[in-house]
Amino acid sequence: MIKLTRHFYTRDVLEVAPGLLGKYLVLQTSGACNKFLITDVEAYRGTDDLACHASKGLTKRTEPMFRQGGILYIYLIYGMYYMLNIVTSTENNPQAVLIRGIEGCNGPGKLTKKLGIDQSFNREDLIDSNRIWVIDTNNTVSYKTSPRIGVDYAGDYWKNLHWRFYI
DNA sequence: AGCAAGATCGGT
DNA sequence: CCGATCTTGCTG
Repeated sequence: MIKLTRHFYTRDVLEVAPGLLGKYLVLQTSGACNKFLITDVEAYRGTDDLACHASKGLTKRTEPMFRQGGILYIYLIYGMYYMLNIVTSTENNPQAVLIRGIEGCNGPGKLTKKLGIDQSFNREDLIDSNRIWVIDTNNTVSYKTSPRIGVDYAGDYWKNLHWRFYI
């Protein structure tokens, strides 16, 4: 099983997000190497998407999303939970995939706690990193879609798009 | 400098 | 449904 390359991530988030389903997130921590099947993701796409943090423009927080795909965008929400996002597309085209679930663990806040992912992972490059990356599989998965979770504030149009993809 | 809200979660 | 908990971004 091969580590995903830059090309995988520099595509549009609506291709990358469902493409991550069935692949393995790999964590190398203190001697142990663990892999987790990705089962639930959401797409956040560009400055027009009112649910996407990039709709606020380029800020200190959202800056990682404006970079080339393949790096992580981590932020703290509700003062308690780190959210794990994978940046996609090309520079100055802010998009990201929120990892909502892995096999045996539902919820973006719960999974970062379980995996020990904190702010130090912000901007980590999945191609270069020696502690986190994603590997391809031969899995052919069928998936469902739904509106994104927790974005009612984004207005009727953006909150109702089926940009959540899950197994 | 102050404030309201948030890509959540677990307990009533 | 509600509180925990604190950073962010907007307003003044």
